[in-house]
Amino acid sequence: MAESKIPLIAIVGPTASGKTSLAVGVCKAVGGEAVSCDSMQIYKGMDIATAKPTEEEMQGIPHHLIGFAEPDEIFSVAKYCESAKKIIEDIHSRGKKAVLVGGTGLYYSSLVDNIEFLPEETDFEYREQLRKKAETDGAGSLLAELAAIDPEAASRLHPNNLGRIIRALEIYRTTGKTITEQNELSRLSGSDLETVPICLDARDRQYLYDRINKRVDIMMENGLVEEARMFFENPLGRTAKQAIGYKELNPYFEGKKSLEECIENLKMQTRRYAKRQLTWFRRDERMNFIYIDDYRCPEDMLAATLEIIERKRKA
RNA sequence: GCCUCUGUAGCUCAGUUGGUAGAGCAGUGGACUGAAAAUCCACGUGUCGCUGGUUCGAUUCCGGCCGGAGGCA
Repeated sequence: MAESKIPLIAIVGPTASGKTSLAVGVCKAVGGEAVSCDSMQIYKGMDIATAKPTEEEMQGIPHHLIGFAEPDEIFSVAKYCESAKKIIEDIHSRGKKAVLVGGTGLYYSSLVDNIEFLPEETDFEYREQLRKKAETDGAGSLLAELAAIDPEAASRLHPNNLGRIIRALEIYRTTGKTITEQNELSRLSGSDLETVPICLDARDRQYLYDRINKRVDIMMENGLVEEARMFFENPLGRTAKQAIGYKELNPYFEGKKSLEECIENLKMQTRRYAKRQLTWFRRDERMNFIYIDDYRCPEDMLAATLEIIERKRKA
């Protein structure tokens, strides 16, 4: 550690846990700028469903990496890390503090641990080829193929997780390295970020779920159906179409289900997503947790957060 | 009022020719390196409505009661 690292505050956590408002509070307190860590808020026009912060919510704090990509752009972790690093360095060079905020666990971990991605691009043709092979010969044949070149990876992958098996084979094909080798190589150079990671959680899961349900109701009031209809008529790209909030309403537009049923399902899918997010962040032993149902008012929560930041910086 | 059906896991239901029960969904936990708001894995004890009776033994058979749905000269 010859050179001093770039300090980074990270506010992560499940959807609807209050990351945006806490991050704005932190930015104001430390002279910071927000850097989004969200795989869906990057897209233009996908405002309501992704709960992008509004001008009012931002309170004059600059927010980066939001709404810059076209909805048909295929995005990836690698692209995200590249952009985020640049912006964080830029913020630092201007004497401000970068405050990462978002709930996309893979993007967060890859950035913070400085995962190094190879220059090779995705080979969609080869993927398609493998997919067809899986259809005719079964996924087991792909797994067997992988076992021949990388037994370790093959033993870790479940036969049903076709996407991962294909990706492992693709890496070998395009780079000549096995995914196991690449995973090791990607971690060789340490990060030049000094991160204080803070995750929002709720002691009572139902408390979080109630917030999620309410937020979906608010999205409805804000015109979610119109936004979804727009993307139903002008389909999204392969990355953006995965966003929760649009695909759940398609059965309604197709006349197959009532709006009420679709909304119930949307709430459920969002709750499940929140659970998966928590699973991701919980496994990081460096994480500091703030339990949102411990605090009576936002000021107390902000104070507790700043206290953690202060304490970690001294350590 | 009478007749029929019905009451089993949070929900929808199956089942036990009498030996205290199991699916789907929900839920919970987990994995995660170029699609990640994606993808994938694991996990099923509940006074079998209540109460009497028959029985070695009842959620199962019989009676009564309560709740739900439908039907009726």
